[in-house]
Amino acid sequence: MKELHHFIARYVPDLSPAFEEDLYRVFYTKKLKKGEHLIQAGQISRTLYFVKKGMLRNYLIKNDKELTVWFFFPENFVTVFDSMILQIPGKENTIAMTPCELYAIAYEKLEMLNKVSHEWEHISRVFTIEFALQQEMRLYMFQTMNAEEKYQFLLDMSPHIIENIPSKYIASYLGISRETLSRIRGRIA
Amino acid sequence: MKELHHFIARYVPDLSPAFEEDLYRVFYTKKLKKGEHLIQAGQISRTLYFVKKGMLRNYLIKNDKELTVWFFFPENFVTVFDSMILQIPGKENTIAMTPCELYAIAYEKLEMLNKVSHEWEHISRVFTIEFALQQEMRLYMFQTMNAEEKYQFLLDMSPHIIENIPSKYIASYLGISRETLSRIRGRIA
DNA sequence: GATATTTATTGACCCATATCACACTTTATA
DNA sequence: TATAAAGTGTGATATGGGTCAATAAATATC
Repeated sequence: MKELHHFIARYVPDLSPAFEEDLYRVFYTKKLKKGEHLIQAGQISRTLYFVKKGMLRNYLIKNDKELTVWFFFPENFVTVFDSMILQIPGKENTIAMTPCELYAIAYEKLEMLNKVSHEWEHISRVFTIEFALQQEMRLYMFQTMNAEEKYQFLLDMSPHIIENIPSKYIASYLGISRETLSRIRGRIA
Repeated sequence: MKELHHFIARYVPDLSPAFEEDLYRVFYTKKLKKGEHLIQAGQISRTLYFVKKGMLRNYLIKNDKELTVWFFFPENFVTVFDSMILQIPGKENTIAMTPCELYAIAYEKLEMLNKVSHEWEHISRVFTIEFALQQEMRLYMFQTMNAEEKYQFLLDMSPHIIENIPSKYIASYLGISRETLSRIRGRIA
């Protein structure tokens, strides 16, 4: 779990030894093959994951088409947020785009730790804030930009997505068609 | 501050007497006239507000046009999230659509309370989660729906917006033109 | 390394929604 | 209560980006 510990320490310095012990105790390891689903639409997400190795993708189905909602890389937390928080069936699917190694914690256990430990609750708040900031930025993109601006924005903010992900997924992540993305790329390059 | 106290108690039961005392001590009252700005683009948001009375609107300017980002009603918290959290200049403006009465707390003070009190930190996390859920839902709307579906979604989820807000602001909140909204309304009614 | 499968590119065409223009209606203000 | 200002509705026209179709390129599989 040392990757996870180091990652959290970057956001919250001075982690206590007790926290570190909890971390090693409550997280467990999970592996996925390429193409395997971690979460399916309709299920209730009962687990929070952290990516040690690999790449994953969240998508939902609308009119028989896949719409990509998010990509996950090493050092990202993975979950279907509303499903986990509200314990309701989720609309999103999570699929491994490459072989993956994850750390996992049961949501119930996490909430128990948040209840008894101010330190855990603080850390949970910090990463909820991070999630909210990401959502806000993506929303800003959708509300204010046209196809080309969205692509430029992604290029500026998240070049690792452009470099590592097949363009059909990038297009659906940006809310544009594969063809339009291809034309934009032709125009820009 | 009893409105605020009651509101929080609906999310977090068993608030301590100490919390209630803090609440009365750290929040202060602020009034706004109709049309007055609470926050301007370019400023750093240093305050979190809670609406006791009135209606407000967050908007940003893109190509000389106002894009409405959010509406605030009684019992809503008001801020420009990224600006307050990161203490960076914000892109959004907040304007009073009616005369308003707000409760206010300095962000710095709130963070101090979060640091010393697990109870405050828990409450902060709960409302950060609420914010994130709202952003996620709005993002879902933008990514998956056409103009008419967005209007129906708003009608279902937030009828109070449709009933109380001039339609030009509703249109820009939905990311469609005034004319398109008008035609949708004609079609549906 | 050959062949099948998936993914990306390019052109032609189309449509949902924007824009423009103007009339009408409601709301503010002197 | 008159007059200005702001907001809404409706038709005509324009357009960004979608869809369809065929080809080319890349990747996987045997």
